[in-house]
Amino acid sequence: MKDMPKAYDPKEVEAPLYQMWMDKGYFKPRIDPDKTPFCIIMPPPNVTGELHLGHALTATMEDLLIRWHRMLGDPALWIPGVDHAGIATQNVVEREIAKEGVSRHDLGREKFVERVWQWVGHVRSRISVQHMRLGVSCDWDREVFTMDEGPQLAVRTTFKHLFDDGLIYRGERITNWCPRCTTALSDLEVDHQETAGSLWYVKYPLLDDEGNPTDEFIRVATTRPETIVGDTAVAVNPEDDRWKDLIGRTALLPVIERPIPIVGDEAVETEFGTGAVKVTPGHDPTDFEIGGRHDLPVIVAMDDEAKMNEQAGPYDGVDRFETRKLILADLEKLGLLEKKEDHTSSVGHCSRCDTIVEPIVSNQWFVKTGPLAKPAIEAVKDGRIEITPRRFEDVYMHWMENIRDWCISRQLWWGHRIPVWYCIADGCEEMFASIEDPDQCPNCGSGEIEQDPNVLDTWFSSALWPHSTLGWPEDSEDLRYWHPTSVLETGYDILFFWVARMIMSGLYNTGEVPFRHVYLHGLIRDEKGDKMTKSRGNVVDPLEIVDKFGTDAVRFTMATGGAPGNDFRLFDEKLEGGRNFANKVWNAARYFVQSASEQSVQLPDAATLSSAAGRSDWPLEDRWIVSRTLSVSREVNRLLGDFQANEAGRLLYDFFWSEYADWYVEMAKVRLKEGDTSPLPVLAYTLQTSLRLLHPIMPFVTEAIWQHLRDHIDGLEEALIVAAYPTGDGETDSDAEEQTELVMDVVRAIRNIRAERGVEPGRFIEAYVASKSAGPTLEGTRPLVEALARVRPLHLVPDTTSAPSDGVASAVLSEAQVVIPLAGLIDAEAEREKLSKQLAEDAGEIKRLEGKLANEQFRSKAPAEVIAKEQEKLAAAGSRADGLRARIAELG
RNA sequence: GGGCGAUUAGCUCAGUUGGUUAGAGCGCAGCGUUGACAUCGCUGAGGUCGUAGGUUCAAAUCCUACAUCGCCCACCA
Repeated sequence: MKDMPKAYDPKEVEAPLYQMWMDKGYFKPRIDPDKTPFCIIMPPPNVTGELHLGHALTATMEDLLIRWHRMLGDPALWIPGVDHAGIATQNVVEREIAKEGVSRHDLGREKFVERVWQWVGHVRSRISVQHMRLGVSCDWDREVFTMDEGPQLAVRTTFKHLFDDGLIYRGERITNWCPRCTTALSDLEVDHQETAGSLWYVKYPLLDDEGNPTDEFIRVATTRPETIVGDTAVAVNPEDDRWKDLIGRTALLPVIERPIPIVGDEAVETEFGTGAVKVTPGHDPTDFEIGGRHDLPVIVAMDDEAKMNEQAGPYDGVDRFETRKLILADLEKLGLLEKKEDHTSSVGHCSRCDTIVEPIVSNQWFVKTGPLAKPAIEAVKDGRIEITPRRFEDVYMHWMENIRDWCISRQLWWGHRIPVWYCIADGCEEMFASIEDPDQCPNCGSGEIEQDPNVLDTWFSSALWPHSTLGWPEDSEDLRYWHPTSVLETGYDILFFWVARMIMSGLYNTGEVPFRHVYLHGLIRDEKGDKMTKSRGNVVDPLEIVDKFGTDAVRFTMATGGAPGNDFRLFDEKLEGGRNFANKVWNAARYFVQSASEQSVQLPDAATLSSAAGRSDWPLEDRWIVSRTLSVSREVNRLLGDFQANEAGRLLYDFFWSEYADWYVEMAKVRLKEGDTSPLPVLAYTLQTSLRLLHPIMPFVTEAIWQHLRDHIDGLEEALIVAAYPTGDGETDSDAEEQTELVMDVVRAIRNIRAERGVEPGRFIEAYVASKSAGPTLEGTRPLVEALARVRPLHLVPDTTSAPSDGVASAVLSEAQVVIPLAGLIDAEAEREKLSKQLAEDAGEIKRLEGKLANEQFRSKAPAEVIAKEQEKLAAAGSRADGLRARIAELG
């Protein structure tokens, strides 16, 4: 506790501090009816494996908000959770057992699901450890799994309500089918990829009225000849002069030799292909609709692995792509393949396994989304839910307004089983939904009932997350207090998958919005800007960079890496910046601890601190840093409230490093080196305020320092995690800020001359600083200028007449002039050149400003304060120019 | 086919209600180490804010086109 090592070592402090926070129960909020709760439900990571950087970003942003609110005194609840991730997890476990040479069918449903549960147990603990390493201050006792009893009940209750309300239905519809996962998918689970392919022109012979062959043909164009076997019509646009006379006639399907009608349908584009399209209602969404309009039969010609079935005649049992080759060859032989063109089209791939999706008609369950979408649209429109960045509201609206029914059944084994039972007793065909497992048919009383074998889309349970984690469907105290939750924070890539559906089901189940704010963060990419994916092999384990740079470095980099909602690239150089900052904070604190030595420093009293008048007799630099601390505190709160963590982080970085460490601490040293301990209270004040401000972003280094500081500063709370967050209440002091800026400018000007003239760094030099207006300020800070610029003696004079003019270097500020005798180092010509260059710049500036101020339009239309500002700038530039001219004249 | 985002210093990025001479980190150049920090300090170089118009007293910021890159949505076989 006594010694602070020279370099901040995250490994030393992180684990014990996290343990301490847990042991003290700081992550667990108390319900306080008099306070405004702040609640975030963590997006549950999939139990498919490890966390990735996206999760680290989520954890960082949410923990930042939670810690901020906790310090503000709000009851702050953060519920962690894990998602069973139906299809994804099933795939992962299938791959696992495949290593043992076993398929899920070998095991059977029950055994397989057992294996998945084993996997879940293993992965969950790994995920928790990763989260803890990131410093998340969530309430671990409330961790929820989507397959837990509570969420199970919520799922069944929701299903039952929707079912009874007629908002869930079952039907033979065309859906996206993954032949590898052998399940239906929702539209969102299909990735469309532009793929180069071919467009084949095929001739279908026409039959006459008696059904006899003719020598006429109708020519169709298709990208998928293998589906010819499922054709049940040819469609043409009824306006198309080339073809419209054929409507009502019959064509003969090649190879299969099935007569099919020619129908007229508006959906057919006359521009594309031949203007005639083969209609395959069983294997194409558009064709399914055309089929519906013309009452065409639906032929499904493939099995669930996309091999052709008995409907495909000669191709029975053959894979779909093999069939394509065979059928093309057959058409060629028959002389019916007219030509082939290159054609790129977008081909759907399974988002889980990348297999080409097959549209297939099958019996699936759907949520009727229209009635649910309406209130969800309203909630965003009327501002009950705000989405940040704002542009995503439009994206949300567009999707919602064009929403299509949601296919929720999956032919999987892992997931929430659909709570629907069928009576298989003779003569009874009852189908019913139930929350509890039923033991008999409510219609006929028979015990011969079977549950639907399918499971629900994973996102069905995720959609209930904000209320199901708080106890719904029970009317729990948690639900009443914490719901609606405050912020839903996640990546913009799951706006539709998750956010939109939570809003719909939240409103449906609870009548309330599930959350007030949606904050969507960007995606983390690698150094080249590529998305991190397993197949690219550029995935980074968060623990890897946490081990290398420390959690705070990772969090700082995540929080400040980019603007809200924008993607950003992550690489080591950025993380080094974060690590260096943590080290900087550590060392600045270390300096304070050393300076305070054995004594425990008393912070300035609150009343004095908060009033500028109360501070008026303090040294200028003390007044300055306190004023700056107040404005920075205010600004940080404002930015965090606007979800601009990036700007808040940058502001704190600049404030702490440039203003506190580089300037204030260096100024404080001037007194401290004389044995004057008067800066200690202000050092203590600024340091501990900075730590409070920084804690939500960098919890470990700040808490570690805090625990050291408690021995050196009086009255600090027992732990920073529960200390009060500074809000910047108190008067700032613009006079002190301006005067300090002047002092810093003078110091910089002298340093600049020294560097340019090659004066040895250690050497003290004589300098003249001339100023009428700033005389008293400079007099009051004489020791600072002397020490920081290494000047001795320092002559403070009203004007430069008393300064030497030969062999001097000079700098001209608007309020002061610096003259440094450096005989021997000065080239008069170079000096004149330098000053003239500056004068030219100032002259340009003056000209610009004068023009602007002379402009009648500007004077009449611009706000007074803008005009005043421009006048000030002009005065400053004028004053600089006068000074420069005088200096140049003195050079002779 | 619609929509969105990006385009600012060599690199990575900020710049959120239009108003300083456009900023930071890294990199680069020069100088510097007997106690906070070389994971550092000091000084400096470096940008006509993608292009072309427009609105305005005032544009990196608002509008319109265009270009390049990326993403999302969409049933053109």
